[in-house]
Amino acid sequence: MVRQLYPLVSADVALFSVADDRLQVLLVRREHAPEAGLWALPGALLQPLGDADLEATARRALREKISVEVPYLAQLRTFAGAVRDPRGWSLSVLHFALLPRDQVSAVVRSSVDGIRWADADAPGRRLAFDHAQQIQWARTALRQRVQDNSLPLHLMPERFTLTQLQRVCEAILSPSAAQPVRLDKGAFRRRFAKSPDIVEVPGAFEHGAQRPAQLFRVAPGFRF
Amino acid sequence: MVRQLYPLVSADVALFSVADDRLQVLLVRREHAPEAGLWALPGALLQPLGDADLEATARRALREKISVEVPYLAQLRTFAGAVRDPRGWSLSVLHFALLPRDQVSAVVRSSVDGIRWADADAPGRRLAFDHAQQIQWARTALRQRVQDNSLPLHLMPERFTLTQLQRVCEAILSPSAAQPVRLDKGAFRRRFAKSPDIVEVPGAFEHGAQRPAQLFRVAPGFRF
DNA sequence: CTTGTTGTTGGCAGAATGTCAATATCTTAG
DNA sequence: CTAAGATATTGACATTCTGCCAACAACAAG
Repeated sequence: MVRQLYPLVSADVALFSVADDRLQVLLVRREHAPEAGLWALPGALLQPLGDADLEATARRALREKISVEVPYLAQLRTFAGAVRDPRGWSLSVLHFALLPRDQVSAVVRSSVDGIRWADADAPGRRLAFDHAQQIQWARTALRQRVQDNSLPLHLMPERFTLTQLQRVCEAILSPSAAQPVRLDKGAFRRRFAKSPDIVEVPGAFEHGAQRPAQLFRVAPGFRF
Repeated sequence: MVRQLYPLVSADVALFSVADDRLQVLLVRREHAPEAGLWALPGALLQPLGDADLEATARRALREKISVEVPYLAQLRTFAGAVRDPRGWSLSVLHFALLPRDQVSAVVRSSVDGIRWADADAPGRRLAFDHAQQIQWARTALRQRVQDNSLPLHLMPERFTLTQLQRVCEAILSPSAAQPVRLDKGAFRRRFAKSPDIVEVPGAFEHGAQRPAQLFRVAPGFRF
């Protein structure tokens, strides 16, 4: 068992987005053994000859599996051990990525088959490897980092209203779709009013069956 | 170059402690090539046949290099790439560990040679590989997590005064020894007064050239 | 024109925090 | 024995942050 001399190294990506006020994570169906047929996070084996670093591996995974380039990608944690992959000692560096709402449909459209968005808090039956645990970990990290106020901005389309932003934050903070967290309008607006990360688009409003809502966008120079 | 087919996998540990109100990190001198003679973080190559997971590898590194068992050890971030090690593609999982003050001397005593405590903000000349960057990363993470209030407790001896705890927090928050951060006594005590993580030891006082100070210890059931 | 719906703004109480000072109690110098 | 020095401990404000609630504004639909 020569492979045991070197661990299997891969990069997995938990790609999140928000649709219908629900936090969702992208899953792909495994085509090859092991765990063929099961749903899993998109990932790729490290190719030392081609990948400059692990972020390159993660981005390659997204390109190969779902043909998408994400604006936000960060390393989260490394899962490793002797028993998490039937092939032997394996090491997987979990990344998490955020996709703006308006780019979700593009991904879904390109999905012939074997790609689906799953509820981030109830991804489904049994997932491949320890990916259910990885999703849970990414989910928790995401919830903690909402406090930064800047992270949810990566999930917004180019223009958005404050209420839409609030819905996204609520979706992230909610422990499950059945127990939605409701934030206070006043407090929420107060926080973002002082934030230099967003600016209002003068004269642009979202219209509906109510008073028009001011549109905002991320401030120029915001770190994407 | 067969090694390029599999990356070199290792676990490094940034072991922190506080002595004389200075945050310090432990370095070991490399004995073998590459980078022989340079100071580096203690680390060990992954042994898939012996290590159950990466934390085991990290703990083994501490055992082998400095014969110490730490109460607090957490994974921090993975550094990987083609150029950080002259041997080729390498991957190193950085952990950070905290050692209580009263156990520092034990480590130092056992140090025949090739082990030293360095100022965490100025570890010295040139360190091996990208370890200077790793220390900087661990340093930043440490500073951010002081807010948790529980993390600095891992650096305290079994009994300590509130002032000693405050000094440790200040040492962690200070950007450098030349620019010490000073916290307010009142506010600091107020925060920890409400904390369930520490309890006072009845009748135990630290004596000095002043009014005796109440001694505290971590609360029973505190997650170590 | 009325109603319904959501955006927008403001007030207020309580909690948390920053700042500063006053007092307490020991050791040590003389 | 007394005074000086040093640090511990406590308390009093002002300021800010936060949760909670309500009032008002501006549109669409009927």
